[in-house]
Amino acid sequence: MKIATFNINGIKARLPRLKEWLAETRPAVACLQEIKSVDENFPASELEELGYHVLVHGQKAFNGVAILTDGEAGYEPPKEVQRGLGIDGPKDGEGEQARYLEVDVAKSDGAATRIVCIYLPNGNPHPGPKFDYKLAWMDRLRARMGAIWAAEVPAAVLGDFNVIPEDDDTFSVKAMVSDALMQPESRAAYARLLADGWTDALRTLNPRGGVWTYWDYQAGAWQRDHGFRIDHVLLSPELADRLLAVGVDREHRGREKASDHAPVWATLKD
DNA sequence: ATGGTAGACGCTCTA
Repeated sequence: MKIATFNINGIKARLPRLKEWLAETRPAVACLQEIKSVDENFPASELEELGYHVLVHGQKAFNGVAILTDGEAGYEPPKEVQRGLGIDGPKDGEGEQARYLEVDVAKSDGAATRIVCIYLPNGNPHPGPKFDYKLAWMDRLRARMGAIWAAEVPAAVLGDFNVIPEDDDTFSVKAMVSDALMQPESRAAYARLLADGWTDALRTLNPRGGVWTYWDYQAGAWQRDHGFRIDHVLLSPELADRLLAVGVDREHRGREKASDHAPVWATLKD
């Protein structure tokens, strides 16, 4: 089973690239972030034409996540377990942002895999209320992941974590040192998830670092390969034991009208 | 000295 995460930075602007990627790489499960669309405007039928089932958790203009499952390969529609972590955004009265969607995925005759799609708050500027919100969100995430762990279901948490875990996960420590993505508190919160027992799939198979998943649109970052690793796939012990391969679909970042993120995938033994 | 680009939205915010 191939599972993948892709921050598409706007479904409206990215639909052609997304369809292309799905057709070319055919993940069984695709977690999307930054759809920047309300549920009603998400072009589900366009993806259903490709054989995918679609579950959307969106909001107006910003954020928003979605999970796709490959119906053509025999997977059932994502079965919703939970949407949202029950935490309000950083501005008074705005309510919760659409950043968390948890489902069960299975074939009709098979066991379920718990899939969690996250778009973790960016947290810039640091310090400030947005950074506080990021850390609070990470606390909530850890608590929820603890509950999933306790349920002993095979589980994967995939998405844009907005955390650069180690110094060799960025082209330049100096350029990023004051950024919320690599503050010690952000890293410590991410490290706690790993200390809890979750496996960072990409890091495990590329322990020397130097693998990027994001390149800024600005300052020629892609052309200079000025990237960093912020999109992660975390696996429960059972899925970590079944891990066969991981990768970044880097080439898709270089296409016309590309997202600023590249897709990240992991294949698991069936 | 605080750039540079992109997306959604609506005259600005987020990343």
